[in-house]
Amino acid sequence: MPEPTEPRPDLLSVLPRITRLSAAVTRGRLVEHAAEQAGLARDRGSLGVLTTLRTADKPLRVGEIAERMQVVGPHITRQVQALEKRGLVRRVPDPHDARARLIELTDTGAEAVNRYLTSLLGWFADALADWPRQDRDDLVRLLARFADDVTTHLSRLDES
Amino acid sequence: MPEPTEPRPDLLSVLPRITRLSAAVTRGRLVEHAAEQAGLARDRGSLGVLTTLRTADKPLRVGEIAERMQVVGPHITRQVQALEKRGLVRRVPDPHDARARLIELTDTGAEAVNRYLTSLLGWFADALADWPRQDRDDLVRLLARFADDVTTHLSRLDES
DNA sequence: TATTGTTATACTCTATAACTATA
DNA sequence: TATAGTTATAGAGTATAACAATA
Repeated sequence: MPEPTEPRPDLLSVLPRITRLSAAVTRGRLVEHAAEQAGLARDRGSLGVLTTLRTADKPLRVGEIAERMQVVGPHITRQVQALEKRGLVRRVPDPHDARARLIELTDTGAEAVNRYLTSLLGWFADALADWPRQDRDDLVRLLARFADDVTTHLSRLDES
Repeated sequence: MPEPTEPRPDLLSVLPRITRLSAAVTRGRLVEHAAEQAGLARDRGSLGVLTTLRTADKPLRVGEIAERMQVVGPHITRQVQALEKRGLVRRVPDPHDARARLIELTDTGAEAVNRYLTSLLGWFADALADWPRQDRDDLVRLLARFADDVTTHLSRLDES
């Protein structure tokens, strides 16, 4: 009879914190507040598209946005249509492929997403304001590497 | 005329990684895979309730589960009903308050959630297997503190 | 014949409102 | 009168399937 399996206690203690953090950030007041500051609607989908375009720092195709956000194409199609109506993005022909369109931020869109991200990231910087500089740098560095490694590891899982 | 605001570049570079990580973990194959290993349905809600009960390590009231998961009461009511039908949790009277019920894992439920979490956390441990021990410890420590600080900071935002 | 994107539709997750029972 | 939980309903978020245009 096999010993009953127990999850690792150190990682187990992190889990509820991450859950709570993730829920608080995605569903809570924080994003709502930052979106208000920027004069943007506070739905996650459109904010995700705008943020993706801003961090890419260049026009992206619908499929590229979908891939970066890890969602399916039709979701992006609708978000882009709504954003275009609001004058925040523009669709231009892709010179290399007539099937595709490149999505780019308008000036209005770029300004709004800058206000949004400045408010959001500023808030996180505030939360870390009392930390020793070394710890802050370590967290940012390790978190980035962690995300990259997990993503890589995941694509291997998807292949099998 | 004010200088246009620019978000902090170091935090900005972390953002798409976190988004991708979060999406891959919550919607991707990972949770699905771990749930399969444990013989559990792969819906996020019920897995969240089971995980919350396991990490609390004691019976919780519906309201307590909702608070820890940062969702509203009715959501938990339905999850608990479904889990009870599947024999994974049990509702017992709260000796201190006849309005409330305490939700606790059955033996079957406890075993299943242990298998689930062992698989899930084991997978993360694998992704970190090549890291220097110091970096791993730092990440777990800093991440836990970060989550706590952000949560605290957030409740202040909710008051204003 | 494969790929990019769109339209139409359906499902999952979560919230709000109205209600019951107990404090 | 306030609180714990439930029932019923509605909305946001995301996926799947079928299709059009171009490669």
